[in-house]
Amino acid sequence: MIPDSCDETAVLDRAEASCRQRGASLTAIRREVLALLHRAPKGIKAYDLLEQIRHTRGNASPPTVYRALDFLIEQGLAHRIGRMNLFVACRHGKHSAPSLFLVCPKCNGVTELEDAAVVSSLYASLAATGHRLDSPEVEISAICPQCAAA
Amino acid sequence: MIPDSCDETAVLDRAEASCRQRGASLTAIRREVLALLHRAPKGIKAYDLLEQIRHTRGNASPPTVYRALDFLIEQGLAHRIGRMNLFVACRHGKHSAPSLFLVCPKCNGVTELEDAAVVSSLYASLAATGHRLDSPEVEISAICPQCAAA
DNA sequence: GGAGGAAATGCGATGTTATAACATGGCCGC
DNA sequence: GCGGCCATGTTATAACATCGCATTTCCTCC
Repeated sequence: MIPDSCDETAVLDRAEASCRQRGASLTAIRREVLALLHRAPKGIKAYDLLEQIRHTRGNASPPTVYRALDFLIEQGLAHRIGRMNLFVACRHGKHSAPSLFLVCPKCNGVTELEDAAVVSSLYASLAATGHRLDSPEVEISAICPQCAAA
Repeated sequence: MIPDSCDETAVLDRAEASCRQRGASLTAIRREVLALLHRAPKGIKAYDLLEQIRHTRGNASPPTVYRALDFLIEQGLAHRIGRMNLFVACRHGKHSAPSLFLVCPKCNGVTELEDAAVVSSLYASLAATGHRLDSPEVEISAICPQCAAA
């Protein structure tokens, strides 16, 4: 589980560039939080994140983490998984369409996928009732292959 | 929004019967909570529910409500909406297939629908990644027609 | 009817997640 | 320098959910 630091740096640098493009800045704190998210193999809880970030910033408090998370989500660099209060880094460079998040309730694993067929039938169904998709994130509770095997 | 008490009683009685069938019992507290859920036009929060139930049971505490909710959800009589910490009564007599929950983030309105096309394409997508749908509840954040108009 | 046991409830405390409110610090253009 | 702006620090608290244990209720078997 030791990250390839070269890859990580590259990812963070790309994130920084994309923020800058939008007039936002990926500050040190935000970058650290994003790095922690990327290192986590699964969804991670805000307070676990807090604990981890205290290793480098002893004075971090809940708002420190939540503000960084809000920023990252706003910038499309991270996602919030509502049901389980989990946060994950976005593994996609860019979202052309809404994503489906398969959240495993056993292990907190999050799989992000874009499936045009599902999304288009979803749109049709929504349109039929006059609704409009609000968030590009659709969350689905599904047992992952590993947990299903166990 | 004043409920038709005759309908309400009928709904509750049916719920009670279906519990009994499964060897569970819809006690007074659970019945009251279910009634409150049915009266609510939208998703309702646990602590709002608590406040309401204190009108008739002054001594109710958080566990009172959460226990009743857990029971109702277990029995398929209610659903939890994860993102917003909302609870809603299930308006369907019986679920033959997973339901989609359209949750409006503006007004907390919850629309429950069963759409075979979406569900089947969803299943196909899940199968492709080796996942298995865990919960019969798929939650989607979507602006409702009323809020979209406003 | 009474003993035993399972399920439900009462009750207080606690754990967990998230935000409010206000102060401070640093940067930049003027 | 000073005024505005964004980010951060700091303290407190709001909002959501569960634990643990005592007590009651209700059922069932004798």
